[in-house]
Amino acid sequence: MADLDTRLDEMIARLREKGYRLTPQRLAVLRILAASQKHPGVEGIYERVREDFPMTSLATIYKTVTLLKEMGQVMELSFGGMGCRYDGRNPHPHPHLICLQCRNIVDADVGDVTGLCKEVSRKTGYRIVSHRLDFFGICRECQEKK
Amino acid sequence: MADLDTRLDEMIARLREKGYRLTPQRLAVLRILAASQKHPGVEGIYERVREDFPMTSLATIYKTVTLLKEMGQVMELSFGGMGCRYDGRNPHPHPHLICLQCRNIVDADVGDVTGLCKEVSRKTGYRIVSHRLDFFGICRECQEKK
DNA sequence: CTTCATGCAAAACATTTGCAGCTGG
DNA sequence: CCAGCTGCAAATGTTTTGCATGAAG
Repeated sequence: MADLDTRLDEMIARLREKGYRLTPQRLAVLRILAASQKHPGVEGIYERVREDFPMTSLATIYKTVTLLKEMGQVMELSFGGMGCRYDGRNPHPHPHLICLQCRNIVDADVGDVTGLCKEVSRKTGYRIVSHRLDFFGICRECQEKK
Repeated sequence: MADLDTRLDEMIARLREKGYRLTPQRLAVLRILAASQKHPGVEGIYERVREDFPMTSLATIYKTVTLLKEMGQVMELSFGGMGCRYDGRNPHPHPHLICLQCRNIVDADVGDVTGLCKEVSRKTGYRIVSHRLDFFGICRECQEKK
């Protein structure tokens, strides 16, 4: 849990640093984003926050997530057809594995792409800021269900 | 132009094969998707189709693009904040370069990722169906403008 | 002729925004 | 206190859908 706490602490520190307030709703969102392996979407965060704070509005979730995104403390993953999903545990580019059946998203620990970034930059003249590498497929559980 | 024509012919053949009709509007959409390097969005396709067929509706563009996507004849690229963009010239996974300033999208010819796919598959047990590799940055022109 | 496709308008979502009142620091 | 947050509701933007009419094969 140390990792998770340091992530949470980091997020809180970054908020404070910029003079943003730490409301109970915000803290609840931070907690979820700092801890969740499941790359939740806004709706998912909303439901979980409402377990503790039933009057929380969806707009607040959006505002908080957007704020964190702009501060570089969460990474947004957008997919056609569904709302965006968020990774607060590791807000830097890294590969993801998406199951097309159960829609779960997990981190994929394969060699990173920084080498490729450099190659692309050199070949094209672009200044590469970020990247995204996602694999789509069927997870083991869903293969067995079939 | 041979390439483009074969892409167009391929798309037409696939439509016919499945018993879909080839209307003027559809043909116009196919032409744009088969030829465009710019990875247009629905709105862009709409505007260009309307130059030739001013009564075409947006719904028709959506329906045609969705149909082609389901047939695997166009690849959809979704990004947070903007509508999806489409690649009809090469509907198979391949890396893209996105300029964060001018929003242009071009193909990036870097070594492909099939090796990584196999590695991921072996390590995780997922059956990998597809993938996505995108680089975000600032293109040469936009760097100079700054 | 017989589907299937089109265009229109309405609906369905996802996300953002304006604003009055509340509250963290 | 009081700037910044919240909740609500309305606005926005995108994509989908239902249905009557029209056209492809």
